[in-house]
Amino acid sequence: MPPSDRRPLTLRDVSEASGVSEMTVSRVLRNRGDVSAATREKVLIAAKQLGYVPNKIAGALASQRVNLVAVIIPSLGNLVFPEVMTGISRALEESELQPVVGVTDYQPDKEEKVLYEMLSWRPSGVIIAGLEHSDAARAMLAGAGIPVVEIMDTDGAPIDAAVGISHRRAGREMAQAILSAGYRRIGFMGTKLGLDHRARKRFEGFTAALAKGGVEIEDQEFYTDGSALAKGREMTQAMMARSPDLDFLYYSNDMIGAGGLLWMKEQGFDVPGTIGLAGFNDVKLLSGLPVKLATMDSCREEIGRRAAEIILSRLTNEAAPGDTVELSPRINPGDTLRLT
Amino acid sequence: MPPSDRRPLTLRDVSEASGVSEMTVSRVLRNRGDVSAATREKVLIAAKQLGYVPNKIAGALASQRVNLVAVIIPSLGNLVFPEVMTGISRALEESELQPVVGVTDYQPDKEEKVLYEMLSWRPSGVIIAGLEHSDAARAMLAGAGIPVVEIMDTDGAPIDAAVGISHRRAGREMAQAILSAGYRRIGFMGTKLGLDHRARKRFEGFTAALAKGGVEIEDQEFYTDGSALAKGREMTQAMMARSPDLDFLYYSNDMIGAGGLLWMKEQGFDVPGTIGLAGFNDVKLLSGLPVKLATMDSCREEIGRRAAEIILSRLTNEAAPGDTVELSPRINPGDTLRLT
DNA sequence: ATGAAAGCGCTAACAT
DNA sequence: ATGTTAGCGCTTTCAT
Repeated sequence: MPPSDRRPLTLRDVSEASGVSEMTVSRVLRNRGDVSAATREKVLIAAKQLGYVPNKIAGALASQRVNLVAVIIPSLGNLVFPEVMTGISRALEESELQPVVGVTDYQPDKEEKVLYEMLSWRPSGVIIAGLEHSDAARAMLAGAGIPVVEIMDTDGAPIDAAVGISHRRAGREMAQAILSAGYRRIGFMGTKLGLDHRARKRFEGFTAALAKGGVEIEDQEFYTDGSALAKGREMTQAMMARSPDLDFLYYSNDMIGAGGLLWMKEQGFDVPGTIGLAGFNDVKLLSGLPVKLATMDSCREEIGRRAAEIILSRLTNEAAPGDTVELSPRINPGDTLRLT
Repeated sequence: MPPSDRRPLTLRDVSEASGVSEMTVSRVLRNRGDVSAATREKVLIAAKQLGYVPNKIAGALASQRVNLVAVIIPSLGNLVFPEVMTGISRALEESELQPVVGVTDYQPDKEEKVLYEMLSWRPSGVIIAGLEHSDAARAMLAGAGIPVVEIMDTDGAPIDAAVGISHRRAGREMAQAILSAGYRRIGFMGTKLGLDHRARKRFEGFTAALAKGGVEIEDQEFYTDGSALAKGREMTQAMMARSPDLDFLYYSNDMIGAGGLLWMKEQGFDVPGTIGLAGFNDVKLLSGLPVKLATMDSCREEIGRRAAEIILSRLTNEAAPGDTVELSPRINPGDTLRLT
């Protein structure tokens, strides 16, 4: 290994070291065009022993192609988004494309900023969580001239394509399952619904379906931050103190549901006999709990995979834009929802 | 909004629309150099209403600066790395720099590939988990001519700088705490130690300290995949069936420890009276459990923050390279370790 | 199968 | 305060 110069190596260095033109070196390094086995060998050896690392900045500028897919999500601490990422990565693995993540913390202004940053790298496509964006963000996405897939949610009109589930329907179906299991006095706990549009839509679907069954939510409580498991405990305890007659608790996510469930079991409640519980997401993490919480699969990995596949197909074929893929989440009754 | 052309907008478009030279447009958009308020205004208006998004590819090539920090970590599903990311993001927030994540899945060959990919974008710095890398990876890092901070671990020689904790010491200190609390018949459960070097080092420190106290591990079990909580349950149950005399269980992470703890409580074990438990990481997620597992803080967010700060200072001052920052994790006895 | 020339969209450096 | 010129390190295109 030569003493590391300050200047990074260029194609020219490899060209000189191997006695082959820059152009041919470039061809070898990208496996494009015909190159004789002999020169190929020479170049590869020279590149390797110089420790040459191509400059994608220059390559991208020259070729006008950037093999990056911008993935814009609200959070990484959430368990659900890492799984979406897994789906995306798997789908992209075989291709040239690479995902790059940006995080918005559920804040529209941050989403706008992150989107702007990412678009300025001229990615080949965008996968972005949710259907709700600021006007500026929508304009950027619409004007970027690249495939855009909005994920997680299908309740609304996508800019280009969408893959997700209907959260309104998810809430509705859970309400129906609860009603037909005979529960009637229902409490709800969840995150503050302001910025989490999907949680809000579930709640709307839930209350609408209850209303159709002549039932109203008896008690509800919202939280903003803190450990979800702990919040679930606290809120559940408070709610049961306030409204001891409740016979079902619907949580906007599995973590707070699990917190509530643990508290219930400790207190000796008869679950799901006298009171039932349900969450949302079907997070694998919790599969080690003594009792399994009723929940609904949010199809996270499949959403990621399908979204990436749409990007890929848009980039090769001229697959028609405008398609929405709505996946169907299943209720998983676990041990906390009476069966009918 | 004009009909979206296929061709993305360039500085030239803004220049023409505003009647100002490209160079001045560039200055306005970057807030550099002196520009009169009047022209500034003109440019900003033109740019906004065209919907111009700068091309960072071109900018980076021209300026030879890329305001990206490559962050290379083993996994995102782990809870610990998202927290490291939080620390990094916070520290970088005020600066021009932006983190970009690459994931290795704990595989050296994938690490090498990801590193190569990231370096080919010529980032301003690298933050990479662990001190163990393939020769090729080490060579790339050493030769990249940019600040490199290896994080999480300080048991070894860094390429450039390092921020982390000594996992050997962590294991040792936990062993000492366990011994001085009077426990003697100790079982260990953890991930297969092959590729998780930090877990291995904790184990080594742990057994070494036990040996110094004349104690040997009585039983041990390793797992590879699956839900950690569930694995913790299963392994604990199996181990207690096999070795009912154990009076302490040390887990290589909090999640399997929590699984074990839940099982123990269900079975009615007297924890920490007849048997103690401890994990590692101090993950906040678990703070809603009925009983708090003894654990040790792995200083994740601070590690991220300090690493990012080192990159920043290297980029401005010529802060001396070669420094290792060793943080001191504290034992948090929770409710599952007798106090002395 | 290989090479030469032109230029991708910006910014550094130097005018003015 | 603003403009002009010359590249950044590659790849495209066209020769040979």
